[in-house]
Amino acid sequence: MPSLDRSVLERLPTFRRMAGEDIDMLLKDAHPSRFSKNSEIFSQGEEARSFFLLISGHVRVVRTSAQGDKVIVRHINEGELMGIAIAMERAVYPASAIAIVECLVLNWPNSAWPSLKSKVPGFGTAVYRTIGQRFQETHDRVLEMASEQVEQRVARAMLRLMNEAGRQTADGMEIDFPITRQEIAEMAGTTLHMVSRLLSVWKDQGLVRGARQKIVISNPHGLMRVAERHRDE
Amino acid sequence: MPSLDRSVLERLPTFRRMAGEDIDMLLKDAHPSRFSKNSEIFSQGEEARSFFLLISGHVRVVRTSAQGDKVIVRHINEGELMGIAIAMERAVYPASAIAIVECLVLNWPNSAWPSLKSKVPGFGTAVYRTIGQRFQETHDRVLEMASEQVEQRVARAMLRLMNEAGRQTADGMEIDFPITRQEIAEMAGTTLHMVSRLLSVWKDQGLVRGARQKIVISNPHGLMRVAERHRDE
DNA sequence: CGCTGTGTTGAATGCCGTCAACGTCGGTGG
DNA sequence: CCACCGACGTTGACGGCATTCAACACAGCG
Repeated sequence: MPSLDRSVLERLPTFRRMAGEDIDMLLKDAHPSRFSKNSEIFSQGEEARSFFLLISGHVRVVRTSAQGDKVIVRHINEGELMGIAIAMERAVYPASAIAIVECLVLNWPNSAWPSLKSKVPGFGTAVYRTIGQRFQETHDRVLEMASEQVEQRVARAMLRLMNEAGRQTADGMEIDFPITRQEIAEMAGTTLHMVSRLLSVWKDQGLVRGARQKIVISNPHGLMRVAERHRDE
Repeated sequence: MPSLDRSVLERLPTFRRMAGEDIDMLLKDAHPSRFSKNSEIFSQGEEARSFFLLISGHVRVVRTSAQGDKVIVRHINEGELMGIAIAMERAVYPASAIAIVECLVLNWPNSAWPSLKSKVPGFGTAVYRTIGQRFQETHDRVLEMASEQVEQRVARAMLRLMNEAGRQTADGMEIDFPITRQEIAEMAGTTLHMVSRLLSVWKDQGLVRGARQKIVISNPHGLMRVAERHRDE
């Protein structure tokens, strides 16, 4: 007996093309759980026992180095997969996942993966497509970190946030969850000081509006021009 | 009739655990090809039609941005897979692959992938394990670029080279293929000037020996200590 | 023997990280 | 309710590291 109605999954792009009975089969092995704000869904280095689908809320994925430096790898949004280490034969989670707000999560034990993959081929394909997209994004980020200035990197981080979790409001695109300057810095590989300075400049130019733990991009196109501005222009 | 003997694959770690008949099945769909030094095996943005296994030689994988900036994503060594876009449902190659020296390559048409995956499960697993390892390495690199100084990044790039293509000689570990300062800079996200300066310093300290397009690491442990040295030590 | 690609080194510029001080918001407890 | 405190945010000043600019050396090759 599925613990969630199939209609919950049918709305998500990942599952839109799947047959109803396939979705039921997925749900048979899954169970939902709730995570409170700031709680950890899985932890870097911990043995990977499950993989997850975020039903509602927002999740931050963080990778920490041996020296304690942190980067925010990505944000996970409603309908996206996370913790899919098993699909790449990895024994431990490569990063930590933290609920930014109250979250509802579906999780499958890793033991269900092989049979799901063979019985619901569309699911395996969706997982591998997700991996491919994220891999490419990660490579883009290496290139970005290697070749662009702080200003461009921060602008790109903001645009990424907008695409991931932008919500249209009267003032512009608002990021749908609370985020600090420090966290934007950890997305762009810089310090909160630089982020604060840049946001101040952009506010004066009418590109963004900010408040405590809140960002609104009032002129996305203008911000894109900043992001694309190269060193010698 | 296989165009290569199975013994060629049996020696490679990727295939060591596979049954002989499975290897024969793989070889049935593959055909070998030769690439001369500096020729392109596949090209960034080009429609992905095949995936590859490097039999002998060395390959450089390069990603170029819209602005023309380049990074060396990784080096491919004998026995490693490359161009496996199909496994992640990607239509085009995300980077270019260039033969550093004369290379012998096995290639499969993408059309062979679905049946290979289902008929030789060990092969699919090997591919996905490879993807997982590289994904993790790429994440490590993002973290490294975000948090470490140029000196540490160059030291790490050298150590990566050593692990990927080190050959023990009387003087130390020698990188097995020609590589310029410019290319090391593209691995570490800096300029050839910085690389040249650092190598000079390290040569004086007895850590490395260099020549034109050649690097020998005479004291790997010492170089590791440089790589691990943090900002405030 | 000139030319091109590669490598080295010095000097100057400037970006950006660090240090420091202060301001503000929100939650908590008296 | 209000005072307090900690987390978050802003801004200025300074200094150092890394890029840039520049000049030169050297090797390999046609």
